[in-house]
Amino acid sequence: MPRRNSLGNLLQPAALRFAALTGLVLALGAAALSWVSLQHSVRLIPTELYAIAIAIFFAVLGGWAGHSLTARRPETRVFSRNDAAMASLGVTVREYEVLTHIAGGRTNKEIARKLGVSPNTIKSQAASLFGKLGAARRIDAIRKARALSLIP
Amino acid sequence: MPRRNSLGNLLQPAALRFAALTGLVLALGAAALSWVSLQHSVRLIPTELYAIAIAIFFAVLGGWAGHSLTARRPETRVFSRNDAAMASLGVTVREYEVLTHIAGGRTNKEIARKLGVSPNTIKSQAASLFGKLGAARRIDAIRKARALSLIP
DNA sequence: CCCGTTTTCACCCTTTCGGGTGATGGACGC
DNA sequence: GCGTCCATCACCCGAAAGGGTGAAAACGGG
Repeated sequence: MPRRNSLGNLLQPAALRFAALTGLVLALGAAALSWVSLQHSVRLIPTELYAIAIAIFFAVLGGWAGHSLTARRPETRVFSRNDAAMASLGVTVREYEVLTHIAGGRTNKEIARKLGVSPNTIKSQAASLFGKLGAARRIDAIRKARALSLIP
Repeated sequence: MPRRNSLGNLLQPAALRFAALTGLVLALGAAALSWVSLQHSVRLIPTELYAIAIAIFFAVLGGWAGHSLTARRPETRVFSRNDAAMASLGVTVREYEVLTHIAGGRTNKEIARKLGVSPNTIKSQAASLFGKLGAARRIDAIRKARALSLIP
């Protein structure tokens, strides 16, 4: 899975666009300031140049930071399990384990082998799970569990 | 699907607002600085504190801008069917119809009644669909179809 | 009109699923 | 200790699903 680091973020189109825009705006602002200074016969003193340089630098830095912290790539979408719904339904840990395997498309026999128990056990736990979810078939169980954010 | 390019981003309301606000703030800040410098020949605040204040202000401003420009709103998640994958797999229209009903959690008998055909027909079409998807069970078919963006 | 594809349906069979009931052992709290 | 919950397993039975084969219509393009 390709993870993006800071350097990668810096080179992203959005970051480049932002940097270009910031630079353009600040250049325009500086030009406006120069124009104003010339109109009023006032010299730009070094302190102002200093302040402008600091402003530009930290504006760019802040912009990059805001982008890096906020930009969310689609593939890094994390799923947060709805433990509250699980608790209110009374779904046990073992039943949830069975649920994940059911959602994974495995048969009861496969789940039984994977968990090292009898297929009859899986059947019992699946039946109990279906009752708690109000599902008649395993596809219903998957759909309802997804609707409740029990599984991705 | 509306694709965003660089120009489109630059012309977005958020970007325009940011550009205008940045320019305005910079101009005002510069004006205030000039005014203060001219009014008091004596510096009221130490230069370092002054620079730090500017740095903080513009860092925050830049951070807000970066956030605004790149934050992904909980956007309208529209599903676009992958017709190319459907065509390459040779999935027929009828098979796709059966697929949607399978994904809807319906049994073959229910699908048959809904489509007004024999359950045997649904079985045949489902079997053909499974072959094309490389799925052994209907849950596998749903998973692979979702992976191929054939269904939401 | 002919040929290929699609759609439709039937019959066989095995596997999987789901419902129901009952039973045992362990953990936990009162 | 006792009741409760959980996990485990077994059996029976019917329904659903899936695999395989075959074949009759319908449909569309060359």
